[in-house]
Amino acid sequence: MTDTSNPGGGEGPAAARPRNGKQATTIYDIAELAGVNPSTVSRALSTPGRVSAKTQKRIEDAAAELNYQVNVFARALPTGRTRTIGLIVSDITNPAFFDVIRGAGTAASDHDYTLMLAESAESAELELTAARRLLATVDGLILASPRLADSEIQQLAAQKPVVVVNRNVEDVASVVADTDAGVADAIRHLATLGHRHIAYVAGPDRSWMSKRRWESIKARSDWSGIEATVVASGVPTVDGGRRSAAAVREGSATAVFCYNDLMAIGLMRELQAAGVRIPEELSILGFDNIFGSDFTTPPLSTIKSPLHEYGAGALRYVLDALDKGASDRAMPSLKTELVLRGSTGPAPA
Amino acid sequence: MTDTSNPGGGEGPAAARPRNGKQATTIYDIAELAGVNPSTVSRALSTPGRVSAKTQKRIEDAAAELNYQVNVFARALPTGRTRTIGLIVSDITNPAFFDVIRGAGTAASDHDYTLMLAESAESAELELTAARRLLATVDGLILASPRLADSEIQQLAAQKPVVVVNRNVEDVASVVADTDAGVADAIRHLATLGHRHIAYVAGPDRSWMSKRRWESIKARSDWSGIEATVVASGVPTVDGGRRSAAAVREGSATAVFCYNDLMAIGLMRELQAAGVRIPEELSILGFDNIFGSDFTTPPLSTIKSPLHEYGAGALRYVLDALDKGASDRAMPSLKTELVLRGSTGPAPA
DNA sequence: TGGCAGCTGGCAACCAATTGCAAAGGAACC
DNA sequence: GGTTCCTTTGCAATTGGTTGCCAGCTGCCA
Repeated sequence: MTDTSNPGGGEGPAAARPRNGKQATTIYDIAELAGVNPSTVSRALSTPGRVSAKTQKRIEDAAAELNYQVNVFARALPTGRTRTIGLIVSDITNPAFFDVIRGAGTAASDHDYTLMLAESAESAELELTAARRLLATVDGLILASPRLADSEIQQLAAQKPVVVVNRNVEDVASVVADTDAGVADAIRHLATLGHRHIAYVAGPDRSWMSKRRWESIKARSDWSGIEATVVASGVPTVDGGRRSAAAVREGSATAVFCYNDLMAIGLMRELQAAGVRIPEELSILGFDNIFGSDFTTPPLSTIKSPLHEYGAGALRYVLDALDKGASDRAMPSLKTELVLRGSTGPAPA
Repeated sequence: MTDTSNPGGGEGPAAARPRNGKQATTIYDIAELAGVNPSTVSRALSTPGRVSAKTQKRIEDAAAELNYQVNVFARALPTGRTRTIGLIVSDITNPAFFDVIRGAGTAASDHDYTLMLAESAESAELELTAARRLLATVDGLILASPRLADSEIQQLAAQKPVVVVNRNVEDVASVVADTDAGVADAIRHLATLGHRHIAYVAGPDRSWMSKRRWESIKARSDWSGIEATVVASGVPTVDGGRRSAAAVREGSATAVFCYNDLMAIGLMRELQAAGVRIPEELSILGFDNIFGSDFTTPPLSTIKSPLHEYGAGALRYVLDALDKGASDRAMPSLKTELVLRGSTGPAPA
């Protein structure tokens, strides 16, 4: 006896009403109780000022008495609006997204919107499915570090407002922090400590951000007269960092930047397991300043991103695009910052 | 010029159609192209076998040609179904939920459902708002470690299928692992190491799970002739663990269980900062085996929960309740397991 | 007191599907 | 070839709001 077959006779679809058997109240019930037309109820409830104060009050009282809740589907059908914004993160297990989510979440409820979260488990295919499904039911979409192709993102952005976080896609709004500020401080710091050769363990080849970080490192190193090389690249996880250990040891760098903290932690632990002392023999730096990056021994030095602002800024941008129609709002300029902890030290003699 | 005022004349609500200006295709367009009635299109697309193979093909071809996408709102309006399940976690920054989310997510896509995620940032008020909003648009709801009152949860469960993870609420389905298995192993292990007095740092007073864990510890300690006491309780975060350090030092226990890994990590770090050697002077154990619990020095010994199965089991349960109407499916029995790492050692002499 | 403008509220069409009922079509059987 | 029965399809009502248009009412001013 499934819900869909519902042989129970002419009482309409059972699934549409609450389990308790009572009909959900509609604006028609309110209209009857208040002695007005349903259209007036609709206006009273969604277009403030359109009806007289007296009628407004009568309708609000009736609505309260009947414990009315709008049917979001019925409202969305003609308007297409749901007061809901979607956020897709590429990997829910990456703590870097915590603050992005929190930032977007609080910004959403500040504006009486609801945030819908989805994750793609690092799979471009899953991400596309999730994005398409979400886009059908939300007013706008935020993609945090998406794995999708540029063209796919552009296609999504052609339908509803889309903002990309931590990546640049032509003709699509994006929120990206200025990596240069933090990197400059870090390189200056390393130079002071006597490092003359640094390495970069890159993220995924397709990662725009990984490339961006390398460019920044390279430029600043050149400027400081330090030699910089990419020694490896891999998946942006603890395990990916572990697997880069061999390549790091083969090189002659005395300090290593990793694409993110996850990789830095993996690298550090793998090297320590092999007897390498951090930071005496090698300095290690990550990016993002994620949860757990201070759990390690030594705690990780890292370049912090304003992750909370990523989320909040992206959400506000989507809302603006929704209101103004145009998406010409300037993104706030976001700065990265060096966080010095124990994984960096003087270059070995 | 907002969308809602839309003075642009008689072309209908602009927001309802895609930005590119073309109407979204409907079953009416398909009906026209295929030369059949819209109702036949509806049946072909959602009730397999209801129309002849020939017509089916014709309709599918037409749908493909027009690049048809169902309008989820229009479908949900008469049916009340969205093929969507909601999952609310009390704290997205708690890595314990990673696997719950992943488990529910994969189980959902296995059944062609979409998972909608929301978080309540440890606030009961936000949680209630999120739950109500979500419940309006999903077919069923999973609450992971909810902060809501029992009565509020029961109220939600009266409307649509609801499953609670990591908590027991009367008349509401719940997924809870048997903590006893892991605790028994842990206490036996501690007894072997010579510990005669253990302490428990509890979670929030309102946490059902914290109470459950303590009962288990107490029962097993009694059985092994070990003295067990609750020395503190607090918020289930790293910081909460830190703040319990003083109470722990005042006691005479040689081994401490913490309500979860987060607290255990906080406690350990605070004690280490004060010069206490772990595990030489004190053994520490957590619960959950979260991401990062092996980053610490020493890595944390903990009692692992089958978090992935929590999520998957809860989701399957909701789906079953949706199909069968009744919710008499037996929950799988889930076992906890001791994970020994470096934070436990022989009792000091 | 008459004319005009501005508010209010009602009517009805519309959004895009689903589904009960009934008619039409086809196959099988006598 | 006619009847019966089952399958396939069409018709139209329904889901619950939103909104353009219009009519009636009120108030203001002359």
